[in-house]
Amino acid sequence: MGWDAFGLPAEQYAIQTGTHPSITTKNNCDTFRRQIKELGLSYDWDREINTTDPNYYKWTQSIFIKLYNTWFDDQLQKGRPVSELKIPEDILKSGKAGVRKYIDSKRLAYYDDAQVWWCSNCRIVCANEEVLTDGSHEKCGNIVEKKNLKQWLLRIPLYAERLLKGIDDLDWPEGIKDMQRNWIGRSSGAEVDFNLYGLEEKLTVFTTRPDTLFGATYMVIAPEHNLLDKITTPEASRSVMDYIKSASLKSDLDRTDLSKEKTGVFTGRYAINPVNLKKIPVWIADYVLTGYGTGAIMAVPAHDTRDFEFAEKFNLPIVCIQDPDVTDADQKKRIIAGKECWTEDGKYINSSDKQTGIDINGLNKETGISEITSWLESKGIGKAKINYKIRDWLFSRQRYWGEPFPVIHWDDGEITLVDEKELPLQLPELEKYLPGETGESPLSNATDWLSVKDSSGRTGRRETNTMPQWAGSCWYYLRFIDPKNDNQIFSPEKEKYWMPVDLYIGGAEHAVLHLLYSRFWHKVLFDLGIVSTDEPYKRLFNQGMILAFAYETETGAKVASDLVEERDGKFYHKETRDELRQIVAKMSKTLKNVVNPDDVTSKYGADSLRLYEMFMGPLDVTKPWDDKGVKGVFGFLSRAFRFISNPENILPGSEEDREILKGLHQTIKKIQSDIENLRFNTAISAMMIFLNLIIKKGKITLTTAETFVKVLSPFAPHLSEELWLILGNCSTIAYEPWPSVNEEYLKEDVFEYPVSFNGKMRFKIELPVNMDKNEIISIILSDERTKRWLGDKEPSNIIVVPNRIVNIVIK
RNA sequence: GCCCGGAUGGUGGAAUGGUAGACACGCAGGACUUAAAAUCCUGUGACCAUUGCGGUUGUGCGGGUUCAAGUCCCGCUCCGGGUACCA
Repeated sequence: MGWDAFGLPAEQYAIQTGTHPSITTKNNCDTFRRQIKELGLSYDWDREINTTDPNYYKWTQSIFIKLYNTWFDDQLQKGRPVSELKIPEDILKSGKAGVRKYIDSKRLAYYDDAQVWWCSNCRIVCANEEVLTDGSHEKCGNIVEKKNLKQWLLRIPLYAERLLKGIDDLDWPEGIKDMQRNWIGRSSGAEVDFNLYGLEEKLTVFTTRPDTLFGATYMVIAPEHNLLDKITTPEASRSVMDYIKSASLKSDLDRTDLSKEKTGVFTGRYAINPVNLKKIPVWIADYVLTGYGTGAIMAVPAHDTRDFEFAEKFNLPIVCIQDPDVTDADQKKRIIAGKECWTEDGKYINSSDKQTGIDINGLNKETGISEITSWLESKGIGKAKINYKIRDWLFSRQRYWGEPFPVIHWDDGEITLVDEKELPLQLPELEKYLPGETGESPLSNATDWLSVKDSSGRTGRRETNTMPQWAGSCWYYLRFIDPKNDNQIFSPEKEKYWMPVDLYIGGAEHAVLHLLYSRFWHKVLFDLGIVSTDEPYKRLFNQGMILAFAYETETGAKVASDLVEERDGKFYHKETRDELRQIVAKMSKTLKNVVNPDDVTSKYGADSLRLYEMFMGPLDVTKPWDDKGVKGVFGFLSRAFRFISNPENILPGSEEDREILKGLHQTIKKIQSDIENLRFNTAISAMMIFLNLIIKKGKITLTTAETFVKVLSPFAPHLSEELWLILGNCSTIAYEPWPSVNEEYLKEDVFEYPVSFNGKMRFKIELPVNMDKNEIISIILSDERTKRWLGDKEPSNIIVVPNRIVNIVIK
């Protein structure tokens, strides 16, 4: 068991109550541990770990140091120690500071400005989810703003290609693999330099469609583009400034929202389209994001929907350069006239220029892209480029309750890391968990802890940011291998024995972030020779979330469950007496619709709770909790106990009824394959079916009873142990071997064929399993019922699928 | 908006392209009981027919492929997850 116990909720609770988060964290873990033990879940408690334990986060800090001291060798596609980094001659000549800057630019972890949401009222950095759609802070209603703060970032995009390729061989749900691929977002295209009128600087854009350069009629840069100040002309300055201010209030999500109106302003500057030397305006608009590509685009409204919308709104020229592959003549006309956007393939038109000497008219997309790209490369104004959507990972938080960075900022500007031998760098005790005056982390209040002095008297400050909760959960599976090792993160021999993780069961909400971050760290550790596998999780399975009933009024207002009463199957508000709607929603404290396992356990026992969780439905589906369902499995367990524990039902001797034997072995077989496929709901229903059978039959042999209890025991261990003793055994059932299936009992002599006419089942007929097709046909054709359904018609075809179905086709 | 899931009786769900609704809850009727609870038995998608055999229809909506579609393909609707500082 591992407790991932750092993070925002514990910290917020601390701010509200003044209780130190380590105390609440400990209490919560104690409760969960007790509940888990009561349920009889077989965790290895000798391997219990907690990410907030200094003996654990010591190693989290150690991994951070390793990331900092690693660079990515593009040639080898591999992370390597910075000590192996070759410094170019000219950098060496530039002196110590230059060398340091060069190395820092290669490290997987680096320190730089990054934008965050800032609430000046609470003096706190807000999570995106804390910022409401109107741009206000959900806690205080103050309008938040974007602010640059010094942050730690990790260069995960360097591993994009490795992370992408690795996905192919994983035994994971395809949907999750797709989500990771899309998140990494590899796209190949080209970078193109545009000259700007009156400026020396060039404006570089990334485009997946360099072939459409002839259709580029304007350019757009992001409001945060670093050339913005230079590009903006004095006349346009005022409107550009106003625009930037309004854009800074929107989240990236709002900015890319296609349903919203496009916005933007002209910068006053023009650029030159390199393929035809035409003068095109440079605009600023927030639908271009600074974090993707170069933060600037060439706009081809005729062949890109976002550019098209923008051009229509601001009356910018739309030049069609592709004769579309469509049959609809009207649509073709509209597209060529620039009245409709076309993003698919077609033959180029209007795509040649005498001055530049380029001509791709008549070609198709694929050849067009390669032609233009090689032309750009030959002229030195562009190059083929692979771009990734995945961005550097912002790896620091202005919070108290997280791992401190083992980093010292010296007053002379140098940054050094704490020596590994000095780890863990422990969190200092604080009285207040609120952030400092300037937006610094709460740790800036820890004055004693904060200041450091080295042997030569140089003074410095410790890093006050802390790591995000991802840090601890990124590698916890590795610490399970050797949780008590004080000298090493784990022993390499043990790592080789255990890795990779055979089966990882986790929620689909971790589809991208946690699972991608974790894979990234693992690959770095692999490159450094610390782990022996390239991928951490061989097989992944997503369990579904358990929802619960909740209530809302006619108008949709949510009502906490303790204010609801049930009468005659309808639900009413206790105070207003209004009738309420029962809905299904995520369990939450506000709706008071959480289920406390203690209540269920005290009423129905731990086995009922276990069984119900498994019986509710497939493991991977979200489903609502319903107390009545617990009653159902409780009934099953009670019937099983009553039947098996009653000596009158257990026959002496070993001669068992054929039908019971068949049922028993069907049940074992079903449960066995269901467990392997994590389909516990159908395994339980198989047991119910068997129990119904033996109750009907009345008596079973001791062997049958024991076998049944054995297959029940992984699902309901407590009850099974007791039945095992009642049946006369003295040892525990937990170590009994799984019963084997005897196929002999499962053989069938006959099969009941469903006979259908044009796919509709009409009657059934029992026939020997090994009867050949022609014989089956002749028996069925001579059957009275067949004649009735055929009437005076002749069958045009008869399909016989052995031991499955017969279908008679009538025209 | 974008990416990924999902939708089957009153409810949770079952169904290698081959008998839709297994199993369970709920409900109805019955047995036991002075009564209730518990337990046991029977029935239970909808509609029609009912004296019985039965018939029609039905897996979110609209198309398609197939001898046969809950399942495969195309186009939608609604719900859920993620969207980089919840983890």
